[in-house]
Amino acid sequence: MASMATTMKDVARRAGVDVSTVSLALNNDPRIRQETRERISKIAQELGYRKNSLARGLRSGKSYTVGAVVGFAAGFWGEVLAGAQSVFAEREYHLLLDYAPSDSRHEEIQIEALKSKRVDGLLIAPSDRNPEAGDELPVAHYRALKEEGIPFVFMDRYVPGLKADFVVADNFAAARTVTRHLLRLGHKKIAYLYSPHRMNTGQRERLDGYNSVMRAAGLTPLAWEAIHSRAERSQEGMEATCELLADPEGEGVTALLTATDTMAMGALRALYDAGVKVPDEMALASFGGAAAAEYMQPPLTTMTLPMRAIGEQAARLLLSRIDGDVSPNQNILLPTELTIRASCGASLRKLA
Amino acid sequence: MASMATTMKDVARRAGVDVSTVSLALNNDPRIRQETRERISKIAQELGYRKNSLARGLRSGKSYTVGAVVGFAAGFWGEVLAGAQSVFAEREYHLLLDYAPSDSRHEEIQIEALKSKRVDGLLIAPSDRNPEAGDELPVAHYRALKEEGIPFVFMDRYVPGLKADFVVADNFAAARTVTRHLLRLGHKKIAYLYSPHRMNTGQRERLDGYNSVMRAAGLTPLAWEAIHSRAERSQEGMEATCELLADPEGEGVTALLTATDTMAMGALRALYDAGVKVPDEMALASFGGAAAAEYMQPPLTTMTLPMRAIGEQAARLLLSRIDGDVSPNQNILLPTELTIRASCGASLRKLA
DNA sequence: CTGATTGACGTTATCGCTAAGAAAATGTTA
DNA sequence: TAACATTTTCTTAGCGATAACGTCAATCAG
Repeated sequence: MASMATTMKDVARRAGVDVSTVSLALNNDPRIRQETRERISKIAQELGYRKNSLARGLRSGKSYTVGAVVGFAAGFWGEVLAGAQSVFAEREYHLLLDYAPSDSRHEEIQIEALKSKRVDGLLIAPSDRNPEAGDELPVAHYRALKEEGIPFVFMDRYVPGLKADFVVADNFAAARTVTRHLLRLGHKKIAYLYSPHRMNTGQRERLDGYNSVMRAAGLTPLAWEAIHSRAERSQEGMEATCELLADPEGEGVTALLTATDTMAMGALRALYDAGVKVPDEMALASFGGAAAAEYMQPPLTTMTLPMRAIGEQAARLLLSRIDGDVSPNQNILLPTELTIRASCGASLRKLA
Repeated sequence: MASMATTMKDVARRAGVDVSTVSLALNNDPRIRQETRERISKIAQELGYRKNSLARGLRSGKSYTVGAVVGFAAGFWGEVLAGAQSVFAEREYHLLLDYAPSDSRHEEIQIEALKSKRVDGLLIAPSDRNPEAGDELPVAHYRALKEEGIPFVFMDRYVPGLKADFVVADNFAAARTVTRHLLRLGHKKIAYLYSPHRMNTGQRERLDGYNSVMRAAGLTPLAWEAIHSRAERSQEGMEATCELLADPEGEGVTALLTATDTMAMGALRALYDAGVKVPDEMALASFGGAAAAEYMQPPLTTMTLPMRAIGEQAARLLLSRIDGDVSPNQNILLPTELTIRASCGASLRKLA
């Protein structure tokens, strides 16, 4: 039988003090004498007292709960959330999870629901923007959050034109690094594979980084679009690669840089099926951090994204905002790391 | 400026009625006249009223929140949680996320914290048991949950000897299916690769299924243990495969079945490095559903686990318990699917 | 025309906890 | 020891919502 949970009242009665005393004692308020505090804690423990976060939240205006609105990609967001969760756990904060499909309408609904749950803050991965579908970025409702005084931090991407905190990987630098790496290996004709739908700031900056390095090197960028918007990323990568190989524009390409490592997996399959040897005839590199990338054949060179760190830092930043930090917006760019594996091979000289 | 959020009081004042009337109206109580209800709803909307779940929860004893305690493996649990979340979203329930490292002590702490948040129920992936570390299954605190009347549903695995709801893949049948598949292809010496530490009921049943089919076929099972307990699963799979290849016991093995697809990825790498051709010289199969498995070279044959369905069903079952369903415990076994890919190859006849 | 019934809201009393200020209890100083 | 300063605990008031009951007009039976 579900016997009523013990409350402060029970503890107070048993200890012969008032509930407010119990409250103060259990919250380690210095006004309560050490001795009393210990006695009360002991009794609370004996009775199996557990604080009621709902009541506490109602009274104090804090729920010790933070909403997270992220996309579906299980692996990536799983890591990010694990990072965030580890930080929140230390402070007895909890994550209220919401997976949002990549459209802003849904995102708005989720955020509304989370507000209703009175979250103290939000971690948000702003939805991808699909220009074809006329997706507008829902800047308005982020502004509403600000007005309501609910702090939020963007993760992995941000919203252009909106002053807000965000923690992202330095995608621009990452793209430059990996592109330069390919150049250094002797590649001249490097194609960049990406999805024009579901673009976000991260994707945008990778593309920009690639373009900038290519142009600086006096080379023509070849940004190749995967246009099968309904497919999975790996599927897209595969199809786009097939098309690139069949297209005259693809002639002479010796290196393929893909927007994500899932795309790279698809590309790898397409190359294999087409009999193109990786890395000898085609180098392959990407962005990501999926564990599986290491076990591909050949293992994939990637710009490893600091997934856990994104979650951790975003959580820390959000906590500081919740604690009342009103310093200017922080835009944190986390460094990425070039993880060189066999898919890029060695220098191209032997091919020359 | 964070203007105080509007409450029922505000709506009531504006509508010229009492707050309780607003409450009833907004909860669609038949006692309120249609006309009044509509007027109130309209005003609530205008004022941007949003119910305070904390207050509602405190008063009504329900938080419309469910705790989820799962392991770290981002991909698998990400899918499961996405499934659960999609079901909960329909009912305005939210998931309070807790990642628990695989030991029961932590799990207990997490559950305590979630109880404090007054979750209406729990989805739990009971921690793996590590016999070496003397891990006891924390049956006691599951019993405590029962006594406190907090419904919970196990996902993906269960706790032997504890009467409770659970939703798992039919691992025994899965193992039998894939083992039979290998036998049908002509393999006689099939090794099963698994981690003896972090065993759980799912792992146990896969092993049992494999053993049973082998014995029924008059063959000797070869269960090969990956003993590097600190490593990642893929790493383990790689090392264990190396050891198997080097060991006299491994002589003549033509098929390798691994406990998870991440292990299979490691195994594949080990086989490649050893110059063993997959599937021609060694067939490879596993359990899982990682998207990457399809993009391995060769693509991996797996028993695909119904990850999303596990989450969905568990969520539905939990909701029915929360709604007061007291029917006997449900132990749901979800079917798995044999996904045949190239890593198993065709019949072995050509090798004979 | 009176008393009973009903519909449609209003009153009241919490839910469990915490923030302030009041009140004891204790200690300190002249 | 009176008078004041300090600790330590208690009293009082809600936070925003809901459940159980109360009220009051309007309707209805007889």
